[in-house]
Amino acid sequence: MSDYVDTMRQQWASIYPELDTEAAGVVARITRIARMIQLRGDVVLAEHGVTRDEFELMSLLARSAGPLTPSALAASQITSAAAVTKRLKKLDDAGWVRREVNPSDGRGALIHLTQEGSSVLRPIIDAVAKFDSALLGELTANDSEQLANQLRALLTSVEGPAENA
Amino acid sequence: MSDYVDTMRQQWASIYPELDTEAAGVVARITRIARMIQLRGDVVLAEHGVTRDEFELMSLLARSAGPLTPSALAASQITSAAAVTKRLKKLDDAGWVRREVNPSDGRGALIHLTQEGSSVLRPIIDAVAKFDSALLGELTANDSEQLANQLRALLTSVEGPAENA
DNA sequence: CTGATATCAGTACAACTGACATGA
DNA sequence: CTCATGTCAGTTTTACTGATATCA
Repeated sequence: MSDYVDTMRQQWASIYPELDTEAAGVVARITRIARMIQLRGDVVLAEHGVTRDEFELMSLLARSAGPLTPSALAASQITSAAAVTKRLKKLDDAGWVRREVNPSDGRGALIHLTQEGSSVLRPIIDAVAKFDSALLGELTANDSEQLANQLRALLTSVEGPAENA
Repeated sequence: MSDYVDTMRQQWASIYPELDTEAAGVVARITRIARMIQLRGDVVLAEHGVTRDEFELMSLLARSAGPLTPSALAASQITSAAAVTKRLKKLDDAGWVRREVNPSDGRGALIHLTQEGSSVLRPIIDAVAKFDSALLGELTANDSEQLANQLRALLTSVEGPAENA
């Protein structure tokens, strides 16, 4: 059974035999799988009335012990501070998050989920977990664990060990 | 050694113990790795004066035996026909691809790389292959093969076996 | 005629850049 | 004063929607 990337590598091999495509194949699979996950996952999220960015931002707040600064949110989502500001404005208007002034640093803001935001988020988390499980359903538990281990090594190598937040 | 996703799963476990995050962890790693790959890879491509879309479209033409239709390009890139039209216009203006009328179907177009496009592309392919290898450098050859096998299974499950083109 | 192909105009969305106000 | 934080306006980029011309 061959997939899109096997076909790609065979095509390269036939016209450019000296090219090493092993690593490129792994990279291509990861990016292509990510693209499919995104497209399908966005449908699930849209059914619940949120975008992916909103979901991830709210999830981050939900699983954190306390409120987070916009800087922390930006770092975690690997995006700019300005982008976070825009997302926060939308979520604030919806009443799902609130800004507070950081008592220990007047410049800074602290963002926390509201009760309503938490209520909205809860069923979405379950729906996404279900979606993710279904997506990986074909893999056995053992394969899933091996895959997780290898992806952990790769992620650590790509962005370094976790800085908590 | 724990990564971003391990931290995420620990956080979920502490506030929402009944949630199964194994599959979500794999999905999160894939999407996060893909994001990092994209960000870093875009830098490499920008140094060579092309965008990712342009590179992928030209690569697809380069490794195909003959010219391709816009429909085939759209399917391969998992995007709309209109988006392909815009990319083709830009590449055509640059002189890197050309449109021909499909002799066997007057509606259709056939796109092929020009000599210049091929010359521009060649060093970029090598640069990207080098980048990909460096990215996976930490993994041993054996790990890389196992990872490839598991991602193949996952990609096939997510989008089905390869339709050639 | 129906359905598919490719293109284009208009629209909408999302992120970035640079500037700015605030406070450590 | 210098540096960091968060916000905003303006710009740019990108893709989507719907309409259109063409042809199997």
